[in-house]
Order: sequence, then C-alpha cells, then structure tokens
Amino acid sequence: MNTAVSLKPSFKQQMLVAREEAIVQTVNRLLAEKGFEAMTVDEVAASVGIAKASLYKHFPSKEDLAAAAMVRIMQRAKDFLASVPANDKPLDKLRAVARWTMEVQLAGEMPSLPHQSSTLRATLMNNRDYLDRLVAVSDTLGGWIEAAQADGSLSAKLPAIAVLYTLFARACDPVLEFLKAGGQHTDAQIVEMVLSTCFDGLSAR
Amino acid sequence: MNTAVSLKPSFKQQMLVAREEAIVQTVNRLLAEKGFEAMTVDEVAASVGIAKASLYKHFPSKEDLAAAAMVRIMQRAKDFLASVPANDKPLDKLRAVARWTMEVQLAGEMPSLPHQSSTLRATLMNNRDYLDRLVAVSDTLGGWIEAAQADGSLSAKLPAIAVLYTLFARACDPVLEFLKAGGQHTDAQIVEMVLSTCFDGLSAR
DNA sequence: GTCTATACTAGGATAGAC
DNA sequence: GTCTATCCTAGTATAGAC
Repeated sequence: MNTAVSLKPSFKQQMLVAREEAIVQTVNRLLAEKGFEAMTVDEVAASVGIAKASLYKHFPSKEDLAAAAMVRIMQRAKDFLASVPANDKPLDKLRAVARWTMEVQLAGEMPSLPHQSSTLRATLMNNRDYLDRLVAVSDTLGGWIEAAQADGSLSAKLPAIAVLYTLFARACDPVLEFLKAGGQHTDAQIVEMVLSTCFDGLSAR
Repeated sequence: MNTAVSLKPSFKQQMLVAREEAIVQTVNRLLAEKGFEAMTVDEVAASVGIAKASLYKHFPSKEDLAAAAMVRIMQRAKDFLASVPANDKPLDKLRAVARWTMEVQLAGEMPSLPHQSSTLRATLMNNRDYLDRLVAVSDTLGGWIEAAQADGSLSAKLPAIAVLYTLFARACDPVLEFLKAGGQHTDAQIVEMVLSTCFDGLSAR
C-alpha cells in the first residue's frame, strides 16, 4: 500500500499552493497600496503574471480574493501574538502589538478595507477562516487588556472594547502615512511618536 | 441709475445658489455615508431630485462635486475655530476642536475621502478655495499647539505637525463608528471616551 | 489549469431638444 | 438650466479551445 500518496503533497499540488500564495501576496500588497475598490482584477492578474481567467479558477470573485488576503494578515497577527513572551507585562504586550501593527502598515503590507462596501463585508462575515482568526486575536487581546487594567497600568476608565478597537485602529491610522509623506522622520521615529500618542496621550504627563 | 442690479442677487441667482447648496449638502452626506468611490453621480442626482445632466451643468465632474463638499466642511471647520473663545486655555481649544470633529463624524456629516485616489487628490490640490481654508485651519491649530506646548499642558515630546495630524485624524477615526455599531454607548459617551484616549492615552495616569 | 476572446454591466460623461 | 436618451470606457466575470 502507498499511504505516501495522501501524506505527501504531489508536485502539482505544491505548485498549486505556491501559485495561490503568490496570488494572495500580490492581493495583499495591492490592497495595502490602493484599497479594495481601486484594486482591479486585471491588475492582480498582470502583477501575478497569469491570465485573468486563470485567477478566477483559484478564487471565484474579487471579494474572495480580498478575503483571502484578510485571512492571511489575520493569521500573521495571530502568529505575532503567539510570539510575544508570555511573562512580559500585559501593558508591554499591548504596546508590542500596536508597534507591530504600525510597522506592518508602514511596510506597505497592511491590507486596508473600505469601512462600508456591503458586498465585501458579507463575504468576510461568511468566511469562517477569517472569523475564527479574528475571534482568536480579539480574545487574546481582550485577556491582555483586562490583565493590564487589573494591574493598574492601563486606564480603567475605558471599557475593554474601546481599548481593543483603539488598537485595531492603528492598522489604518492615517497619521503614519501623513508623517511618512512629510519625509522628516524615519519609520522608527514615526512608530515611536504614534505609539507615544496612543499610550501616553497628547497632554503632557 | 440702478446699482441694485449688481448689488442684490436676482431671484434666479438666488435659486441657483440654493440649488447648488442642496447639491453640495447631498454630496456631503453621501461622502460621509459611503465614501467617494461608492458614491455614484446617479445617486446624487436622484437624491437631489434633478437629472444627471443638470448636475453636470453645475459641476464638471464627480471629483469637483466631492471637492465642493470638502470646501464646505473646511469652511465649517474654519467657522468653528473662529467661534472658540479666544481666552480659553490653548489645550482646551484643542480639545474643543477634537470634540467638534468627532461630533460631526458621528452626526454623519463628515465627508471621508479615500487616502489614495490620485484623481481626487489632484483636483483638491488645484482647488484654491479648499487649499486656502486648509491652510487657515492648519495655521490656527498650529498656533494653539505651540501655545499649549509653551504653557506645558501639551506634550513637548511630539513635533507640532504630529499633533496636528493626530487632530485631523479624529475626522476619520474608525473607533467612533465601531463603538456606535456596538450600540452600548451614547454618542456623547463615545466622544468622551475617544477624547480621553486621544489626550490622556491608554496608559493609566 | 492556462490561455484568448468575449459577454455583460455599472457608471461617468455628453448630445441635443426644449 | 432642465430634461431624455445615448455614448463609451472600465472592469467583473465567463466561454471554449488546448
């Protein structure tokens, strides 16, 4: 008997996976650069180097393309959370997450979705791969937020959900790109400034 | 002689102005609701109650429609700045501006533009009515920021430009709509929470 | 599963009568 | 300056051969 057939992916299957990874990576970049509406399927196909019809053999619609990119970034977020040292202080963990998020955005790898676009939202809300990761990330962060409030390092005035949204919002903070466009600061400086604004506030301490 | 002809707008001219004001108001609302890309000219025409071709007699392109709405909101911002009591403390003035910006957004009256869309940016950067107001608003805020840093109430660690961008960014802060969608808080509570986050930071004080 | 060629639609813009 | 009717491009999606 030959169980290897089912255990080891065939060469063709590996090629398929690699091709799809290349597609999703391209979509991720284009979503970061131009957003969902401005990204065209023609552009994706051209950038990947295959015909548009071939693209549609892999993903049934433009929305599904974007959803795949969102799954990917959410998986990266989950992986990052798992890499944060467990015995760091809760507030430091939250800082690390905000920093990572902003670094990804500045690197041009953070896909940004329009806040409306009902069709895309519908696709995402029906995508279990996405939702599962979103929930996992939210749960982990929620735990850290509560721990940080419990040890007194994080403001207890704010509901945890508001803190969570504030952290998520760093993924699309326009201040980053504005400062970058100004050309007066390095990426690292920009990250530190916005991080300081986020955790320490604008008022003097 | 009859100088009134040139001094007092004729009835027709008043109607024209009123019609255009209605158009810009509609565009402003649609831009706030759906953004530039998702807003269609058909929709604007239908909402105003005139034919699409008539719309194009008033404004030569979709970009110019959006630009008119941006001029309008920037004028409102300028008017608000002028209404802030001159002898309030600088930091309080900045708080008031952030609060106003968020209230306008929650009221669904803050037109939000895609951060890219080169064609729209080009139109705006060629629109003196817009640029003049933008500069005026930035100058006023810049003065308040420097004053607040000078009197020690605003963090002096941050460059003034970073503070300015942070205030502008309140106009499109997704945290507001997320919290509103949650339905757990009133608009006033949401504004106070995000205001606190912005000025006091997430960390405990 | 990849290609070329094409169908179909939405949406920005214009023509031309009144 | 308003209308109806139309043009035309861009862009999503599919047919059908290999």
